[in-house]
Order: sequence, then structure tokens, then C-alpha cells
Amino acid sequence: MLTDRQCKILKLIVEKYIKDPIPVGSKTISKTLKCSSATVRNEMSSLEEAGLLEKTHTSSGRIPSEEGYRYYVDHLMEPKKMTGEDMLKLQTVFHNQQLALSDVIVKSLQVISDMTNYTTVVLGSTSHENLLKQIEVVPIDEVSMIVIVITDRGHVEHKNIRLQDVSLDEVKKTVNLINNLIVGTPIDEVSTKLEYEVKPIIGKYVKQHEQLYNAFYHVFSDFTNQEVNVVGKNKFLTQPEFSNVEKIQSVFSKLDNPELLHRIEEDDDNNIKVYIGSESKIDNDVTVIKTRFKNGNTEGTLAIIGPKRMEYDRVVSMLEYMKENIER
Amino acid sequence: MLTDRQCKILKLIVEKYIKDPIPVGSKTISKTLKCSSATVRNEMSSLEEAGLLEKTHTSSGRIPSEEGYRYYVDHLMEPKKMTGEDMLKLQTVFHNQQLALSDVIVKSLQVISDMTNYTTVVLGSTSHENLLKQIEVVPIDEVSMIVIVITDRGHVEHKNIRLQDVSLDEVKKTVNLINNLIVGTPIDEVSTKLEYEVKPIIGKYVKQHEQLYNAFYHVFSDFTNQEVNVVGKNKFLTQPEFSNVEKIQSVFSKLDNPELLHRIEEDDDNNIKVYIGSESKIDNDVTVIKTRFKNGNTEGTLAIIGPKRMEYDRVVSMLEYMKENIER
DNA sequence: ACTAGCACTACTATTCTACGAGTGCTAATT
DNA sequence: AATTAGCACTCGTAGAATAGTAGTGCTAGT
Repeated sequence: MLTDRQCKILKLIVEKYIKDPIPVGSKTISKTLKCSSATVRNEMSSLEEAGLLEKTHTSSGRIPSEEGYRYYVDHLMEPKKMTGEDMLKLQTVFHNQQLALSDVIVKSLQVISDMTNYTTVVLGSTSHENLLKQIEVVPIDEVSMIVIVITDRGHVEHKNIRLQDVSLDEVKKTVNLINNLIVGTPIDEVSTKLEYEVKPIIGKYVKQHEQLYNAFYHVFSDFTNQEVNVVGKNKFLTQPEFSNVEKIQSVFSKLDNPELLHRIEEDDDNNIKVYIGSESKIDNDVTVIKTRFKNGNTEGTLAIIGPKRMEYDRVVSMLEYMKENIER
Repeated sequence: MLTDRQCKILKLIVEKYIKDPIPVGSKTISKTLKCSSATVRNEMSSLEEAGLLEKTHTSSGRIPSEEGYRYYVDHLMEPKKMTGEDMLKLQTVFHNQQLALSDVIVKSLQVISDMTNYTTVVLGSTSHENLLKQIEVVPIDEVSMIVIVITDRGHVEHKNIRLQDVSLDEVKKTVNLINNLIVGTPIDEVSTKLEYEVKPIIGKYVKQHEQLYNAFYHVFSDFTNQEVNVVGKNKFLTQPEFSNVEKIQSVFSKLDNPELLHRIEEDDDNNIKVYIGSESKIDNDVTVIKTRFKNGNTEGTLAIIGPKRMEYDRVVSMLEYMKENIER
């Protein structure tokens, strides 16, 4: 257990280091705290022993360890009230009645990314919760046509397909069949249903049924399981701890990997959660702050990704504000 | 006019420097050429005077200037036959009959980006050539619905809109109106037509006609003028001349800017064109190699973007190969 | 016209120095 | 017993000096 003074020191170090990423020395702390630098040094070395602080070399100041940030977030951080200016910027987006909720979310995350200089992410709901609502087919020329798939939650995807020697009429019949038989099925079960319920029927009266079946089969099996929206990836380029190209390369490849980002919503906690460094399961040098949201049938996860040295208080209150606004 | 030997020297320097980005000295050249390093030095200084070579400092070897690359591309470069391996990789994509052409293009550009380590770009045809083919509306819940816009070239976009107190019936009538009156119009003229031909009519029998009109108006005015697809942006991170973060930031912001990329197809030359450094109008440190393509009603521009120190011969022949394959 | 030779230049790598911001420890003070 | 002053020590950084080297331009001779 930490003494009161140790807490104060840890808090000061974390906050100082977040503001300016250079190791913090005992003298700096002793200025704010009413005790000598020697005392601070003693406390610091206890904190280091407790695994909350680290040194960059034998005679350097201290920086917070992953556990140090963790302790700060769990016990020391005070929620920071959002500035009126920040709120205003977001309100102008939220009050736009024209926009659909999903667009509002993306727009406001853009705003947040610009305000904070961190990367933001929206993860849509998973496909096994998405039900097929409708499909549409629009012929473009003799051989190609566009298939549009719409889910009950308003997720839309389209795909260009090519069919040789299949009459438009046959396609339309198949589409009707799908719209009658399969609508309401979870997206990731559609392929199976297609095989057992639609294939036998079209097999009877469509000449090129194999081709037609395959085309539709691909449309559904390629349906992205997860809507992922990453905003402000380039913000990482402005963070001093990501100033070397290899680090950037590694982080970018991770942000480009939807499956990996998906891990953010693995826990099904609805509250705001903070994952620091290795806890994030994304990259040891980033922090992920996330929350789930739900409004009617739009639901998903919001996340802000930045360096471990993140303005935790500010980001948490912003996410809280976002969640509140989305949910009503 | 350059002598035969000067050409040889320039060619050697460019190709050497492309392989390995360190300034090339006279000794290296004299090994390949049958003359002394002193002679080479004299020729080099003529080439420098002609603006084709540069020095990084007084006593360094030479590197090609922008004009040097230009001269190399225009006069010295010999088309490089593609390796069987490279061709094979692309053929597997091209021979996939299932995929629509536009998907084939994107997939093969991915392959090219991986083979070359450069960034690739597809620019779709401009919207003023795109005609409205059809619109579809799918209601999601009481207030929101999805509008899907399809053009004659198979470009699809959708938008989520919200309407208060508008009956589905009224929406459907409006959609029919649009599908009857406006289909066939170039996309960027749709807004105008909407105002003069549709607005007066719905004004008569739809209660919330203002709202409805505005919604559709926005759908069309937001329609992206240009389909832009950038593949392998991260490849820039592997290029030695882009190893500092500021440079990367600047290039990425440019690659993220569709209007800027649009400049690539400003010229209406159908052949392969090479724009080096400042000629690219994108960034002084990149080279853009581009060509237009056309197959039926799918048309657009392909481009490969990399450092000025690009494997010109290889990239040109790849683009040629792509263009050929797409066009038949 | 070419080239051998040489003086010269500027980058690179290494070493040395001095400095300073920090530490840990000990002994004195409260 | 807790705090603090004091001091020796460590390590990183910045700058200067050094030597080496890969290149140049120029001159004079082939």
C-alpha cells in the first residue's frame, strides 16, 4: 500500500511526464511538495521497488512504468472537466439533425482526434448480430451487375459480380427467392441457408445455377464481419515516442489490421476501460481507452488510441461525453 | 547535346544510385567504362554543368538531379522485360473470372505494390462522366433510411438519412419520381435537376417536402466526385529517403488528399507518363508514373508513386502490362 | 584527347573533455 | 524515527580535436 505522500509523488511524476516526455527528477518534485529532494529520492526509490517507476539509466530521473500508469488511472487520476470550447466543437456535430447517428459518430471522432492528437476508432457491431434485411441487384451491362446487401442495422455493402449466359430474369428470380427465404437471417448464417434452401430451388429452373449460386455465395462470405473505422492514424506521427520509422511501421500495420483492432471489444464491459501498453493486446507502446455504446439498433465500440503517455483524464471525460451524447 | 560517353556515364550513375542511394564516384564508373577516373570526372562535371547531376557536398560523388532522371527516362532507359515470376503473380489475379474488373484492378495493384514496394493508386472516372443509373431506398427504422445511388459505370454510394414525420409512401413516391425523371443525368447535374424538376412536384403533395428535398439534395451533393483508391501507402516507410517523420507526415497528408491525387489525371494522355519530383505536382520528392485505361465503361487512371529514385524501367513495364491486361 | 598525380575538401568515426542533471548513501539534524 | 544536508558517483549530452577516407578539381605530361 502506498502512503499518501507516495501517491502525491507518483501523481506528480505521471502528470509531469505526460505533459513533457523527459524523466522527472527529485528536485522538480520537491519544489511542489513541502520536503527536500533527498526525501523525495527515498520515496522514489520505494516507488521504483514497487514497480511503479522506472529509470532510463542509472542516474536519470524517473518515468512511470506500465504499472505506474495503471495505478495512476485506477487511484490517482481525477476526472477532468471538459473545456467549454471542446464541448462546443462536439455539440455542433451532435446537433446536426440531418446526419444519421453513424455519421455523427465518425464526424465527432474526427473532431476528437484533431483536438487530442490521438487516433480514434469505431468498431461496428459484429456480423453475427447483423440480420440480412434486403438485397438488391442492379445490372450494369451484359455480364456484370451490382449486388447490394443491406442489414437490419443499416450496414450496406455492395459487390460487383460477373455472370456469363445468365438472363436478367433468372437473376431477379433468385434475388426474390433470397429476399423471401433468407431475410432476417444473421449474416454469417446466410451462406449455409443459401446452400440448403436456395441452391436446390434455383438448381431446378436456372440454367447456369452453379455460377449464380457461387456469385451470391461469395457476396455473403466476403461480407466484412466487422465495420472498422480508424480516424487520424497519422496523429501517431506527431507523438515523440513514435518518431522512428520502424516503430511507426509497426503501429501502422497494427492499425491496418481489422482483426487485431477487433480485440478491443473482446471484453463485454459497457463502461469506459483503459488498457495500457501490453494490456491493450494491440501494441506494447500504446494505450487504448474504449467504451461500448448503444442507441436503438446502432451499437458498437468507440476507442481512442495513443501513446502510453496519454492525457488519460482528458480522454476519459471526452469518451464519457461521447457515450452520453450517443446514447440519447 | 550529350556525347555517347556522357550518356553512358549518366545511365550508369542513375542506375547505380537507384540500386543503392549513395553518391556515385568517378572511380566506380571508370571500372565499367574503358577510361580513367580523371576522364570520367571531366565528363561528370560537364554533366553537372548541364544540370543533369548534382553533388551533395563539394567533394562527394554525384547523384542524378531531377533533370538527370528526366533525361534518363526520356532517352537512356531501356524497357525491362518483366520476370516470369512477376507476370505469374499478376496473371493469377487477372484470370479470376469471378471478380469484376474494378476488383481485379485493385487486387493487382496490391500485388504490384508488394512486388515493388511503391504505393499504387487507382482513380476512377470523374463524376461528370458518371450518369445516374438508379437510386434505391431501404427503410431501417421509423426515422432513418438508407439511400443507395448507383451510376451507369457501377459506382455505388450509400448514405444514411433521417426524416421526421415523413411517411414511407411519400419517400417511395419521391424515389420513383427521381428514377423516372433524373436517371441518365450526369451525377454533378443531378442537384440542379432535383431543384427544378423534382422539388416543384413533391412540393405539392408531400407534407415535409423541404426536409425530403434537403435529404436527397445532400445525398447527391456529397457524392464523391472521384473514386480514389490508394494501396500500400506504408511502403513509403521502407524507402530510405523517407526515413524522417516530418517527410513521412508531409507525404501521407498528400496521399490522403483525393483532390491533390486528382492532379495525376489532369493531362488526358492515354500513354504511360512519368512525372518526376516537382513535375508530379504532388510532392517534390516523389515520382508518379501513370497511365489511363479503358475497358467498356470502366475507365480511369492507374498510378505508381514512389521516391524519385524509382526503378523506372521495371515500373513502366509493369504498368504497360497492367494496361494491356485491363484493356482486353 | 586522355590520364597520372597531387593538393584539397568535406563527411565520418573515434576519442577526449567538460558539464550537468540526476542518483544513492551517510551522517547530522529535527 | 523521520527528515535533510552533503558528497561521491554515474551517465548522457554536447563540443572539440583527430585521423581516415572517398571523393573532387586542376595541372602537366603522355
